[in-house]
Amino acid sequence: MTMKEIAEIAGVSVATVSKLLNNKPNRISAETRERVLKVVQEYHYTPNSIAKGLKIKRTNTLGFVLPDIRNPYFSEIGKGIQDELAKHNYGVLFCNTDNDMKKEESALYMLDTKMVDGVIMTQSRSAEYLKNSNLGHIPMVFVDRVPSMFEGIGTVHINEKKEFYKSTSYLLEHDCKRIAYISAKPLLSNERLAGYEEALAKYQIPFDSDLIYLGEYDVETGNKGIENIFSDCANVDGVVCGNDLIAIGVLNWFNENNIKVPSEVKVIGFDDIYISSYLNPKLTTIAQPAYQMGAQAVKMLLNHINNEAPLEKVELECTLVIRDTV
Amino acid sequence: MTMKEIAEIAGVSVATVSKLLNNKPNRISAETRERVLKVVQEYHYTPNSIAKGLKIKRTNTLGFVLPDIRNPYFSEIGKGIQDELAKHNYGVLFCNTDNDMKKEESALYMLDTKMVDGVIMTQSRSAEYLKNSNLGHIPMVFVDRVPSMFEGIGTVHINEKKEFYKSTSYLLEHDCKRIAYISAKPLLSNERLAGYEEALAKYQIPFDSDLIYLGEYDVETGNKGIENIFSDCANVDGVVCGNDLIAIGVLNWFNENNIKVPSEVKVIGFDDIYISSYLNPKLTTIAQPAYQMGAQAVKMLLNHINNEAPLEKVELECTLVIRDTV
DNA sequence: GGCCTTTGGGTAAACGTTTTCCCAAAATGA
DNA sequence: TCATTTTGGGAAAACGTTTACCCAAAGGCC
Repeated sequence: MTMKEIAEIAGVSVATVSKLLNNKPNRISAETRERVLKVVQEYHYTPNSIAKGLKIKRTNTLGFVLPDIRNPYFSEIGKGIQDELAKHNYGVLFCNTDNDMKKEESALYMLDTKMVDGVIMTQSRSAEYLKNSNLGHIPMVFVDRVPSMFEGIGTVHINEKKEFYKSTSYLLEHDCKRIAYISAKPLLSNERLAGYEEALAKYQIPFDSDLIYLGEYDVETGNKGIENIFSDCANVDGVVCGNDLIAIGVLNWFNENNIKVPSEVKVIGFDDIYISSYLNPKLTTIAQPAYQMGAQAVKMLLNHINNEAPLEKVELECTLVIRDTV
Repeated sequence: MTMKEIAEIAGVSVATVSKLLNNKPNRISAETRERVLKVVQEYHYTPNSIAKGLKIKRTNTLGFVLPDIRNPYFSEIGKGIQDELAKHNYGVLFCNTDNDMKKEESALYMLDTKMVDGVIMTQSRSAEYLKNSNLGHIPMVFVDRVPSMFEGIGTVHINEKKEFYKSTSYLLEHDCKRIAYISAKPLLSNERLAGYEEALAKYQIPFDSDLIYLGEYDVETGNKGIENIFSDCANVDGVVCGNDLIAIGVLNWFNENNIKVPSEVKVIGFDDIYISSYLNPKLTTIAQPAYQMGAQAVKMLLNHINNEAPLEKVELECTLVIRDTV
């Protein structure tokens, strides 16, 4: 069923149908309106938004580029995006990159060909590509990681340095003296590590590179990291983790090695993913407002698309969630 | 940059460019080919697949309708879908329904307007809508839940009855006599519960409805369910959970109430989500091949779209993962 | 009655592709 | 040399919308 057919059946022109369905400022008599609407209903007419998109150059679709949807942090962001988008009749194309630059580039290319109205990016590795290919015309907001090198993009982020200062300090306040730091290798500058260092400095504890392990943001990194660190020096009494997944790995290793948390060693995570409150022991962590970050990114993008509002840079606050690991 | 502009710059017709870029069986001289390709590269031409889609009636996009992306089981399926799709240059629109029929219907409507080439559905509540609105033309495969009432759709599913027979039997083999069953209210017939009952019958253990709790597929249900059951009868020595999330809730409640797993009571989950192997104690469960289910659904859909292969119904096998809760 | 305004629509050109024909020139064959 | 085939490529319609104009009829006003 096309609009043309509907028009013929209702005995009007396609222009009339189009204007009616999009309620454009146009005068249409009550009878005509009803007649057309009845035909639309009866034949289950579904507008073709591909054709529409071609004409109006808007697809009502956004792209979401992320490393891996299985990471609870990103699915939380994704849920925020979708819920917000559903309110506005928008769709969203998910693109997993597995932190692979090539995949990220082809995702971006695909989104471009599909004429999305905007894209939400996390953890970009393709700064070069973004600059060279002329993707500049498509509105972007970065959530989570903020590439400083771009102008004209929006960002929704947290103050990583501040938050890790917070998490490290919390351990320090609870009498930890030798605090390990296990996280992922940074893409850009290591703000997180800087926060850790700053907290240490404040308590006049010397920085010790033996206490640092950098891998990925996953459970395995936690497992391997803590094993690594303990094999060198066993007197660790606190662990700052780059995210909750890492913390889970750490907790797991402690459990298998009969090291008691929090009595012998304290652990703090980051993100506060869903599962963290159900672990045993329950994970103390810094809650990142992932859901809101997703929703916020959408709001900014839509506001920019519809009202030409400039894309801002917004910083969100995290909160300490006190549970049982410190 | 449009194809027309490229054609003009290269001094050929759009037809030539189109045929070249889609490498259609058409004779193009080496010189022309190179000349056009150079222009394409130089100007970073990106084909507009919206326009293409309008013309060829294919969008290279699939829809994925699911309850909630934050459920690890569904993100696992989603990852399988995406990885498989990425190989074929397809995109996928994610639609969360929150198990709400209205949301599901509007998701389906949106996918229809967006002219997706097919959709992958989980847990449909809108059988009526599917029948009435003329969505019949769009290829569908259901994964996870199989609505028996439809013809002409594909399915990728497991044998729920068999698998729950398996999980219950495993508890029975480990000397459990009073086994609770905590799961979600079924949309269709309760195959899972039937498997549980059958296993009980085989061991000549009477079915006791006090041992059954039906809620949602989430942690809270596990928590509340086991509390509920224990308030009535405390002599439960095994728990069959409808999924791992529920099992996590159960484990959590046992932990808070100082009931030892597996010595006092044994617990078995279902799904084998990522986190299950990192719990404390590690969860014994039945692993559902979620990733493959997603990938398989894509393969079927694509094979149907490209080669007109009929949509089949495939049943996948689950495997028991023995860990520490029984 | 003549003129102007409103009302209720219609025409047709775009949007950026694909694809069915079509055709000129060159090559081939006899 | 002439007819036929091959080679390389172009014209234009179509896909299903939107929208800038256009216009006839009816009503209002004097």
